[in-house]
Amino acid sequence: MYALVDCNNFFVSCERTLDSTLENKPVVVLSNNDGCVVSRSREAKKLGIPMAAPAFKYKELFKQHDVKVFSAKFELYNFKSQRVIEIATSYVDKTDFEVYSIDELFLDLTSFKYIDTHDYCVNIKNEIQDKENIPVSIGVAPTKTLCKVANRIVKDFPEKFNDGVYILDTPEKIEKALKWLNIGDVWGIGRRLAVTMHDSGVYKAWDLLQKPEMWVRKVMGIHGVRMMNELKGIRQLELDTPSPKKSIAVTRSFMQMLTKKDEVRERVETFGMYCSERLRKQNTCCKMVTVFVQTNRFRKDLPEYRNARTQILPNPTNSSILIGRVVNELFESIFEEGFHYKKAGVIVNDFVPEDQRLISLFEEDTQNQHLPVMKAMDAMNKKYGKDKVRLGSMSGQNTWGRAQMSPEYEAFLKNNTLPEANFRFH
DNA sequence: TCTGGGGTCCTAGGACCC
DNA sequence: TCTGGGGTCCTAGGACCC
Repeated sequence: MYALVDCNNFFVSCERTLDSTLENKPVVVLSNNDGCVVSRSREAKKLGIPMAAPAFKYKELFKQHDVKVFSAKFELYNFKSQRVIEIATSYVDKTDFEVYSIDELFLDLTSFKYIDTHDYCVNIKNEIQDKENIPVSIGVAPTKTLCKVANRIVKDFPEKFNDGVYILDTPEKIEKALKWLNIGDVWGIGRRLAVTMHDSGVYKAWDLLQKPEMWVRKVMGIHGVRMMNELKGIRQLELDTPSPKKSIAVTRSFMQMLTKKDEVRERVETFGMYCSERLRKQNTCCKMVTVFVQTNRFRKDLPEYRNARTQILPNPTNSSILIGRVVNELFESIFEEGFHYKKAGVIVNDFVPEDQRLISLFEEDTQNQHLPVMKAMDAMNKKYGKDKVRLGSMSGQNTWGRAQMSPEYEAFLKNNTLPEANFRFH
């Protein structure tokens, strides 16, 4: 059996650990720029605030019902997430788990044949509650997809399963659950597929199992067949061991729309720098860089424009300078004057480990010259705080010799304590 | 005025190979 | 008249997840 440990409205629960007066009150947490609602307490859900609701549309409702509204604090959520993971994983052998997202993890209970699964899970839940003050729900079932169903049942019937644990194991229980669960709430069925399902008379998870496998294969691809089996209790999805990322994206909406080219450029260059930092953190280089820009798609009164372009690099790199240069070229090729830009981003992918780079015979490769100074920058930012040391705007000339550093960094250079860095910036 | 930010996987189709 | 068959790799786009 697998167990899915899922934190209840996680971001809100994290806020409540800081301020206990928020208990039993409607609370929501907003996304970046306070754009939309990304976490809602049970009380807030009851008021009819949907997931991903744009905050501005609900301002009145918030005021009317005295909803406590918070901007996201991701450092806090990541910290609490680690603590919850540590506790939950201490209950299984060292690799018998999968951290699925910031607020959920699967545990493999297969090796515990002689314990009472229910009591064991209640202990997990209680320890997380007592030590971290984070409420969790635990769904237990033979497959990951059914764990999701079991978890859903705990959350939807809190009075019935007030110890926070539900075990979905017998065929009878499974049949009953699947006849209750709407098809759109099955793990792997999104908005699009839900519509297709309804059009074909599939309303409950159970209805899907009555369809011929060929039909499911055609409509949903290989996913669908796996899903059918998983719902029947036949295991198709194993627990994934953590693997290095395959792509890194830094994208943001802007608080205000930007029209000046240099303002948008400054944003995408910064995004490129963050991508580079994250590449270096996992000791990989990327072979592809994508830049995109877009206007506000909700503003029908303004002309719409969106564009993206990808560059394959001659040599893999994670240097902020080299990536910045490519970002700048791509940006130049897609930016159009006369639009109100709302969002932009940089995506890097196609990674190779830092020490296994294959170098083009024909292109100059300066990655290794950049690396020490980049690592030094990272070390300083870790010590003194995010963005204390950064590249100045590369201003289209992209000669890194002219890169400017922050005043803090220049002061630091004067003290002459930068290890391994033999570069001069001025 | 104000509408998130990450990720993954699969498929279809084209180019190319023998 | 008849015009192969089986691969791989790459990319764009679409679906999903939290």
